[in-house]
Amino acid sequence: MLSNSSKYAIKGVLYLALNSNRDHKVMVRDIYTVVHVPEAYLAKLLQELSRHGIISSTRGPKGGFYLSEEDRKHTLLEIVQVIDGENRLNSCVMGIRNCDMDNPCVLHKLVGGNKSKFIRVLESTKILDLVDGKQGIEEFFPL
Amino acid sequence: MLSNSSKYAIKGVLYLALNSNRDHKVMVRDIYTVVHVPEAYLAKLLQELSRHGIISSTRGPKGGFYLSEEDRKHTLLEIVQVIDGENRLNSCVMGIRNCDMDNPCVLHKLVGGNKSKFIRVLESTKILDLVDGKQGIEEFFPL
DNA sequence: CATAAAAAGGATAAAAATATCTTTTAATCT
DNA sequence: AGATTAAAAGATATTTTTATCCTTTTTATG
Ligand code: FES
Ligand code: FES
Repeated sequence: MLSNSSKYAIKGVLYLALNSNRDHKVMVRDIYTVVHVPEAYLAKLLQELSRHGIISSTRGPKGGFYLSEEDRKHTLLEIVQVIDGENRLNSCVMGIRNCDMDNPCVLHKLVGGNKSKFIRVLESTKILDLVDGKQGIEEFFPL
Repeated sequence: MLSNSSKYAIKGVLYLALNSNRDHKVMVRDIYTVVHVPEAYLAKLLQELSRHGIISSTRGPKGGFYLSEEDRKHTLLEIVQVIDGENRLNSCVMGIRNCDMDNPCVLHKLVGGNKSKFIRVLESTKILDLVDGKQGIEEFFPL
């Protein structure tokens, strides 16, 4: 449903939401030790998000990744769609041909409901909602 | 969440539920053309299910795969667990360490609910429930 | 008993996902 | 300007998942 890559990306963004802003950028090096995602791999994912304007980055000294106020308004779904592509979530749970959200199959009745809800959560949850009221990354979990 | 293999397996079993019984066994050859799963691959999956006692099979002429009355009482979850292993479904949605159903993380509140429900559906849906009232495989979908 | 049908099993191949390494580009700071 | 820093980009490697092929074993039937 969600690829590992998407999960990694969300973790990374979560870290950024809690530990960065325009005046305080962070390097991948700082992130990966906390969220336990392979450094180079996380870098790739964040670059991808940056390229799609979901997060921000600048190069060079004092550079790094960060979230602008605007960035924080992006939803989890946007992150997932950049990383996994549009199709992965939308396609039929059972991998049935000609069967999608608009044209649900019989099995859809069984399992599709949960999935639609799941997507709706991703769609309606902004990054800033995630960290609302949280002080630091520790409040989340051992990532 | 569900691997392709699991989906394939479910499709195959669904076919068996609708088209087989102790006195009418079917060959992989008959199944794969309908459910659109590669023949040899489907064979492997059904063999695996057979080995685990989820479905039945006999070799030789007039042999094939089939579902006994007992077989039909198995749940979708059992199929998935044979194919994907116990861990895939149970592990944390976000892939977070030390985080599972018993020890849910903060993100769990967000997305975990849907997943638990999904698992519960798989757990409570027996094969016979799936085909209850259905006449033939056509009623399901273009698999 | 011979034969053919069918699953079972083992080995291999291809593709996709995950991960790492290397080079290039841009920003900052002497 | 030159040195340094850090992301961006590109190339390569590894692992896992998916898929195929080929041989062996089992079993019903003529
Ligand atoms: S559209 Fe097929 S299961 Fe939902
Ligand atoms: S246990 Fe971590 S998200 Fe559910």
